[in-house]
Amino acid sequence: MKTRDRILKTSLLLFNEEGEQNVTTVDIANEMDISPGNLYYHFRGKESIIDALYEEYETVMLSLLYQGVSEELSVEDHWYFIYVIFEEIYKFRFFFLNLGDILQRYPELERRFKRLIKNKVNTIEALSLQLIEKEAIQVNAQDISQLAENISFTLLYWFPFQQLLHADKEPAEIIHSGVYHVLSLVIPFADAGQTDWADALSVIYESKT
Amino acid sequence: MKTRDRILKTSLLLFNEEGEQNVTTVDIANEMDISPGNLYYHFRGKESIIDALYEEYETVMLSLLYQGVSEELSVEDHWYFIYVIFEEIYKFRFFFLNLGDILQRYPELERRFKRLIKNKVNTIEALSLQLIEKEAIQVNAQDISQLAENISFTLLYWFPFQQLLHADKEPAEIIHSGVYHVLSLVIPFADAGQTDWADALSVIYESKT
DNA sequence: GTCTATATTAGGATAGAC
DNA sequence: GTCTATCCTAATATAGAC
Repeated sequence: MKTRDRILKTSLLLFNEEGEQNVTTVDIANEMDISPGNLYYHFRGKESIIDALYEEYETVMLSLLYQGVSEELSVEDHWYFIYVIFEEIYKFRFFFLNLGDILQRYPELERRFKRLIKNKVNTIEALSLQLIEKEAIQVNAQDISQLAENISFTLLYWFPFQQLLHADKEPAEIIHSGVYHVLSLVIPFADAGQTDWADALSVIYESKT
Repeated sequence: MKTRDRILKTSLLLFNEEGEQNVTTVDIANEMDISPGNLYYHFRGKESIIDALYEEYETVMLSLLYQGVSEELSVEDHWYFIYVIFEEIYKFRFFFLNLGDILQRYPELERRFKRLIKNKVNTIEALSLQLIEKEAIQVNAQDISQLAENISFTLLYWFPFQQLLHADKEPAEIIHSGVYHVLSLVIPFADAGQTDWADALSVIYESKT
């Protein structure tokens, strides 16, 4: 494994574990048993490392979002989609655990992060339209953008919230409860005629909690 | 106005405006046209200022929460209560805009902040029970704690989220949409027999948006 | 590519005069 | 109570040898 990649891997590990602002370039170098000078040979500095990590995150997330709208998804697939999104966010959770701080310190990253969120909102709107076509839910045009925003809200802050209130919970359990929470946002719009799937899923998810 | 109070007032202003981590003790002193030395005569340091501000916030919030459970509230009063909570959070929004960062840097504050959130969750549970007694909503014991947690989730992260996505919005509009969002969390539990109040409020709130 | 040694800076904090 | 001057520390970043 190339040193450059080891730096990225170690940085991600430490950022997620200790919080980005508690990890210095020297910490990263120490953890890898290389000198700080060596680290600066590979990256211009900490910001440059964070940029590269964000690049990774954005690439994977964009491809996930693209898959979401391009393929024809079943109702169950929609929930699986939310599940996968949560998992990806978890891998790069340091961004989300200190979002306000990080975006304020790296304005270029803020621009890209906001754009990606808007992309998420749009994708979720498109997926909701799919559910409407399948007559699984009933939402007017006005509510649909609000629903998409609320789901994005949950995706953004679910991990920070759970870390704050339930620091002991297992990651899998947190992700699970996150999906369930998203589900609870959609259920009120479940078509009166066929709430079966919503009920069924609700039972499944509650049982695991 | 005493210098000590001016320091607190100026700090709160700058923290809310620029973000706590972007404001140094020297910035605060400059803004007030006093020397940094003078500031350190009144406070042991920045942490000490933040402690005092949190003390203010906690005192007001605890008294609000206490009022909520001690008085007999009408259904409309419940929404007004959420409104007032949001307004208080807005006054001290710097805590919430950088929550992860601030709590990590000041562990003593983290302890107290978590305790206050749990207090909030409990109060909201108690208020929900009031609504059940009034037969305005129907919730089983299992769901009620989850509902309370979801409302707390919204209270915590609504301002950061709105700042991220809609930096241009007026404070009043953000608070308003926050109350509406909380409303949308409760409506699914509205008693089938009497959804009038929910519908009515929903119309009122949507109209203002 | 990697090291050691060192420079730079910013923020937090204190001492002592007035 | 308030000021000026100064110190301390941690984190970032660079220079130059190997």
